[in-house]
Amino acid sequence: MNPALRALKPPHETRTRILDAAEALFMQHGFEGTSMRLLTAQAGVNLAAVNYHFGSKDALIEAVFRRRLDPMNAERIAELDRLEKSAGAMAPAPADVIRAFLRASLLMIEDAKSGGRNFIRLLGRAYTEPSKPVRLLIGQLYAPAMERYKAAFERVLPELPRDELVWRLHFMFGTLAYTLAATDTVHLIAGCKPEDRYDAKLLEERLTAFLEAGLLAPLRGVCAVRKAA
Amino acid sequence: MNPALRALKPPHETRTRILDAAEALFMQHGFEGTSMRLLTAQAGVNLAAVNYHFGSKDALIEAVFRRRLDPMNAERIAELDRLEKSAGAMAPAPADVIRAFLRASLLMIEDAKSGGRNFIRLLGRAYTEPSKPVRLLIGQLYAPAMERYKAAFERVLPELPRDELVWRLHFMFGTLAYTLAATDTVHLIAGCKPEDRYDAKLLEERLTAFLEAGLLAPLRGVCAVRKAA
DNA sequence: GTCTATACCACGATAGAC
DNA sequence: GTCTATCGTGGTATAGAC
Repeated sequence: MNPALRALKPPHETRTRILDAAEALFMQHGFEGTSMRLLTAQAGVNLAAVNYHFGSKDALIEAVFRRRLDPMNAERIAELDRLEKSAGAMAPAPADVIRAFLRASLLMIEDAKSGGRNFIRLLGRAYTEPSKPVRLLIGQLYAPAMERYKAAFERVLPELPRDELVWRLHFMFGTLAYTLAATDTVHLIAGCKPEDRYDAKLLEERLTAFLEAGLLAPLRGVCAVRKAA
Repeated sequence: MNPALRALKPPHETRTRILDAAEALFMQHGFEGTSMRLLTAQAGVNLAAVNYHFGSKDALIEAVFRRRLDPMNAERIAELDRLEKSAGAMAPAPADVIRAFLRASLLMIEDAKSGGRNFIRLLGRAYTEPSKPVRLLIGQLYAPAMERYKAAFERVLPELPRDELVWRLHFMFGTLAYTLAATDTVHLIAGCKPEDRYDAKLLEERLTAFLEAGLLAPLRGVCAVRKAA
C-alpha cells in the first residue's frame, strides 16, 4: 500500500479489513474454498499480512468467530441477567427466556450492511463443519452462555427431566441455527415468501411460538415410560 | 488394476467403490477438502476412474446424493400413502404424519455399518453448503416429497395459515437436519449422553414430541394479530 | 511495529502416451 | 482403464523497506 493511503489508515485497519473480507468469503466459498490470495486481494492488503497479523489461516478463522461471537454471547448472558433480575424471586416465563436467547442472533440478522447477517449464516454452518477444530472452537465459545441458559431453563422447567431438557435445548439450537443459516433453502424446499426471511420481529414471534411449545411438550412414548419408571 | 483382480470384480463395482469412498470422505473433509487423489486411493481405483465413470467431481457429488436420497424420499412418500390409506376418510393424527416423515432418516442413522449414518450427517450439512449447485440439487431432490408432505400437513392442520405452516415445516426440517448432522456438537454444547445419540427409537419419541408441539403451537404476537386482521 | 515482494515446497488437477 | 509428466495453485516463511 502506498504511503499516501497509509497515512489515512487508522491503526489496525489492516486487521479489520482482513477480518471483513474473510467473513464474506468464508461464507461464499467455505474455509477450504477460500484462498489466502483471493482473500488478501479482496481486502486490499498484502498476501503476507494474514500471516503477520494472525499467524495462520486457522488462527484467522478463529479470530473471525471470536470477534463477533464473544460479544454476542456476553450480550446473551446480560439479557438473561436482566430478565431474572426483573422477575425477582419468581421464575421468568419460558417464552421470555427463549426470547432472551434469540435476541442477539435476531439483532444480527437485521444488520445486513455491516456483515452481521452474513456472519450469522456462517455461524449456523459452523456447527456442521467438516473441520473438527472449527466445531470444537464453536463449542468452546458457546459454552459459558449455554451453561447459563441451561441452568435458567432448569429453573423454569423443573418438571422436565435433565436429559430430556438437554435434547430439547439441542433441538432449539438446531432450529435456530438452521433457520438462520439455510436461508435460501426455505424457499427452495418449502416455498416461503422471500421478503419475510429477514424480518426479525416476525421471526422472533414465529420461532418463540414454535420453540416454547416444543420445550413445554408433554413427554410421550418411551420417554414418558422412562420417567414413570 | 491387474487382470486377476479384475476378474473377481462384479460389473460396476468400481462405481460403487468410488461412491462409498466419496460418501465417507466428503463427510470427513467436505467437498472442497476431498481430493480426487485421496478419494481414488481410498476406493482402491485409479485416479482417472472418477472422470471416466462420472465425468467430473460435481457429477460425482450429485451421484452420491441421488443414490440414497431418491429411494429415501420414495420411501417417505410411500409411508405417507400407507398412513393416509389406513386412516380412510379421516385425517391422520399430526404425530403420525411427523413419524412418517422422520422414519426414513431414523432408519438410516441406525445403519452405521454400511454408511447410512454417515450419509445422513452429510445430508444434514448439505442444506448449508457454500456451493450453490449443491444446495439447488438438494432442493430439487427433496421437492416431490416436500410437496406431498406439505399437502398432508395442510389437511391435518387446516386452522394454520399457509405461510405459517411453511415456516413451521422449515423449523421442523431444520431441527431434524441439525439434530442428525451436528451429532458431536450436542455433547460439546449441551453435554448429552453419547450413547443416546443414535438410538433411533428414543430419537423418534423425542423429536416427535417436540415437533408435534411446535407444529400445533398457538399463534402469538404479530402472527396472531395478522391472522385476526 | 507494520507492510511488501518474493521464494519455497507440497499438492491437486489435467492431458496425453501407453 | 492406467501411468506419468507438467503446470497451476495452495499455505507459509523470510528478508528487507518504511
